[in-house]
Amino acid sequence: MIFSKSFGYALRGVLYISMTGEDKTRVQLDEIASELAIPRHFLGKVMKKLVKEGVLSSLKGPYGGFSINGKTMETSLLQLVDMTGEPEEFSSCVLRLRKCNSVNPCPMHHQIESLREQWQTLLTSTTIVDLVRKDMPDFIKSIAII
Amino acid sequence: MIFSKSFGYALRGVLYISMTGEDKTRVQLDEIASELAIPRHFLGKVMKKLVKEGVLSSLKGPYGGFSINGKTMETSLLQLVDMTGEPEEFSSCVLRLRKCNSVNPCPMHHQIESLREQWQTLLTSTTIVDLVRKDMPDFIKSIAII
DNA sequence: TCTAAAAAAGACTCCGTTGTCTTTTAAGGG
DNA sequence: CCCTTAAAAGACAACGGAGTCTTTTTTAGA
Repeated sequence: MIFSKSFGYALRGVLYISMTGEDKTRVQLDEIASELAIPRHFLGKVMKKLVKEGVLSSLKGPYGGFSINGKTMETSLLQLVDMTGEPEEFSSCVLRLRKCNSVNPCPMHHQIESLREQWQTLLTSTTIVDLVRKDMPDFIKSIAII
Repeated sequence: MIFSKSFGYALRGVLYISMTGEDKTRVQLDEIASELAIPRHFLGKVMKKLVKEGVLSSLKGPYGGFSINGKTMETSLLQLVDMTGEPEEFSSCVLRLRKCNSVNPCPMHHQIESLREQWQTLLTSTTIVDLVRKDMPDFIKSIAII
């Protein structure tokens, strides 16, 4: 697997809040966890991280919950990857060959670099707002369980 | 990281044997592990697996060790991935969106599919012999420590 | 100010990968 | 046949991501 489970939870959680919480005031952890079939307490940890990083807002107490803020929609998938996982060492050779670099490349180096750059570009240029397009009314189903 | 450590050890081990064991009879675990700075016992487990899968041969006892065989050079990187890791679930959406597929795609689905196919093609079409090309005399350095 | 609600925080368990260690098996040479 | 060598095999420990549980903190409303 390329992405961690935490990343998947974070992405689906943010999308759920973005798509359902627009007119409602806030979306609560219980609702998100049960709708998306994600372990409640673990999702709590992931969401807490996103709030700390500033890409979501939250409020404690009655009528509390999670809500989007000014940064949410502009958050890129790469940012989400960074927030939910270990600091990727995107510098070393993915084949794990020690001294492989552009000066002393392994035979696959350039092909792999090309793929990696395409991948990186895609993750950097795609933000939450790109995934919440209103021209895809069925997309909400994709993030839910069924 | 995309590949496991075990995969990196397996690849570097096979390459080391392929490049140094050509005229020598066999290459021993001790030599491989120390030259490549890989934990000896763990490398032993990885190599044993490769022998079991038939992509390497081995002989016990004095003057024993590991050697390439008829299948070694034609082994693809994808095979090595399969032999050293968990059976990748390459069917589901890498973004971990549940109901994302070609019929009900997420907004990134087609771009991601394209990248995944390129990646899969590269791993399938690249075999050990492609990495042991004699036109890259410095490549042996890439798999070693320094 | 008191109570209930909901996120925040932290300790703990579980599991798979990684890594270590010891014992067993097989092969070669005297 | 015995001894040495080196892989095979299996038990065990360390570590990190994933998941659970309990306690604390903050907020709204009566």
